[in-house]
Amino acid sequence: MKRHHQVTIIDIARKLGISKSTVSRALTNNPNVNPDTRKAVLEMAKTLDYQPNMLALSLIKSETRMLGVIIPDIQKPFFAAIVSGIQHAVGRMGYRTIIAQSDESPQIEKENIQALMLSRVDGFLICHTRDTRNFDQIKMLYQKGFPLVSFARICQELPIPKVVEDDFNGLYTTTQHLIERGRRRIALLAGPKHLQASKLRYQGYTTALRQNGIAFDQELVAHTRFLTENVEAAVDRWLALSEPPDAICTIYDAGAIQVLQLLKKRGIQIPKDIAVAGFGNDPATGLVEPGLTTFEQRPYEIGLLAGKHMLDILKKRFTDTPPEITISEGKLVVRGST
Amino acid sequence: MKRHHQVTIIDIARKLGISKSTVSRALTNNPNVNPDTRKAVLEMAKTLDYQPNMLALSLIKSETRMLGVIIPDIQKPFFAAIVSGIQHAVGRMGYRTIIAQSDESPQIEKENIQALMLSRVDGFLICHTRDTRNFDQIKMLYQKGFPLVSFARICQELPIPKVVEDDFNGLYTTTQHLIERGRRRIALLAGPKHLQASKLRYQGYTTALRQNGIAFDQELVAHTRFLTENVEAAVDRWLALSEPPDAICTIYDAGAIQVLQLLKKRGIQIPKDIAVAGFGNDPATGLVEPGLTTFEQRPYEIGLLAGKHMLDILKKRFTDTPPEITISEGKLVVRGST
DNA sequence: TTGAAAGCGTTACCAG
DNA sequence: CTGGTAACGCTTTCAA
Repeated sequence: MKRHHQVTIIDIARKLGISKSTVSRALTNNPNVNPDTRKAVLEMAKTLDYQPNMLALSLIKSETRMLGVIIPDIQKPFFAAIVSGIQHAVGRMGYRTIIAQSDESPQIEKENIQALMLSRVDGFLICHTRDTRNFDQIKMLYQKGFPLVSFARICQELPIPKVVEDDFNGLYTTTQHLIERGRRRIALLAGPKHLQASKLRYQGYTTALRQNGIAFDQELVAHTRFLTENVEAAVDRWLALSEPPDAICTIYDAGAIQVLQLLKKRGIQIPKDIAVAGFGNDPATGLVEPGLTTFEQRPYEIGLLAGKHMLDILKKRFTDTPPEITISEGKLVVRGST
Repeated sequence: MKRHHQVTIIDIARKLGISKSTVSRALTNNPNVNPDTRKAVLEMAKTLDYQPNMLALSLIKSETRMLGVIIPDIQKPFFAAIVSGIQHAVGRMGYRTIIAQSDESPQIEKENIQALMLSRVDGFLICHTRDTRNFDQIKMLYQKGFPLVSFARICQELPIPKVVEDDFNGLYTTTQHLIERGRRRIALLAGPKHLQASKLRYQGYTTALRQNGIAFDQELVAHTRFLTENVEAAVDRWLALSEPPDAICTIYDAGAIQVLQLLKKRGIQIPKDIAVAGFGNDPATGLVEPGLTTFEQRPYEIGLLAGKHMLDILKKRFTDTPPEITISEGKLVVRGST
């Protein structure tokens, strides 16, 4: 099955004995074309099954109608939902998305940015890896004038639109809820200290404690890199405490689920002995037993918002709209674990 | 932040007072270039931060190094894992993937194929919607000579590489397992009759029954469109039977999970009263209680295989390798539900 | 070893 | 209303 010669406007022109300029005009609805000529062109185009070559068009317009989306891992439901939201938002305006996974590696993230830049995407929507601390690449994109949107794990150092989760409020609300349930020794399974989202959630937690006159106990906080080893170590440490926690609050659902399973394996009653709460309302939180109380996030909406921001930039390209930071609001979903 | 003028080889040529031909040669490692000239060009390229324009290159070579991936829904863990596998397989060879979701709509699937064809992707990896019965679009791609790989929900009517799940064997093994557990009234929650995967799984089920001398009972089979309504109706119907099933086997995990929850809500003991089994080993199956016995599939591997097939076609473009159908083998994962 | 020019498929401008 | 030609950025002959 050999690839056919692609039909071009020149083929149409030749068949019709007219110039390619006229064919082009007819095809692009340019008014300066004799109706009969246009009709003939359109018919011939159909007959020959003509397909315009977007590559040539892109070359002229310096516009590919492709957006680069860089995420750590498409297999995480959170990111998959965001991607879906982005696609549905920008798809309506005829933009396609090239998805690149960084696999949580700053190095791969860098390579992806390079490659997509060479592919001449019209803009980037980026969620950094949990370990990205050097933002030179995205800054380089910014300097080159690429439309940029940062989401979830954002780059704070650039005045670009950002869409984030309801970080502070989420942990504040969840902690408050646990306190209302009578818990006083509330542990926190946190994330890397350098991540903005992680910082804000941590602050939500400490703020709730402070406002309720509960002393902050450094021993009850564990900073993780979102790895299973970290969770296990934290739980072990907490349970060995002379005064173990009566609640464990986490800043991410996968961690909460793991905590839940570790506690159950040790025969600890949930929520009687220890209450557990997550963050995100990941599909899995409704399936475990007891159901996990968690602060709902809407990743699909985050994607939608990020996509809309991108369309805004793309539309009024060179105007400087004040870059806003959009928070996708969430709400507490109370289940059996608290 | 205005987009800079893109640096081209002409800029380099002008700065150096040489022709763009020479610059091109130097940049492409063409041997016919004076080493000194090359060095100067390379340095200048670096100084000016020259980025080759892939668009121009693509136009010349009629090759974009982009692959179109069409899936029903990226938010399903199964498809997300496949996408990940595809990307990791083809990424090594410098191919990028444009992901398009059909949202299970044959119409959108068609539009996506059209759009990606216009974008001049180098090939397509396609998983059809559950409702796709008309394969004109993919046949059109085939006729135009596009490299094609079909996976999971395949098009059987074309001699192209296909990668599928372990359909027959999966349901055969699972049914066999239930029989060994002493079950005799085994219900089947099946899929649409026109889907090849659905057919094969159904056959695996009936074959196992027959080989064990268990009479096939039409009443114990429910064909679904993978919708929650369908599952609820099926369970209701089965429970109302004068002789209800003692096991429910499903051809997809989401269905099994729903069955599990419906039965539990009705106070039915699992697996004592009714055993339940799924297909896929979706991450969620390990989280519900009791854990769901399910036939493990490796969607990531399916993606990897599909990607490799595509690379094969792309390499030896116009040779006709016999199109094979690859089965990604699975194995039974026994948990509490049986 | 280098330069000039053609060509990839289109659009857009300028004459006619 | 139509045709010719330049231009988009690059590679690839063909001459020199």
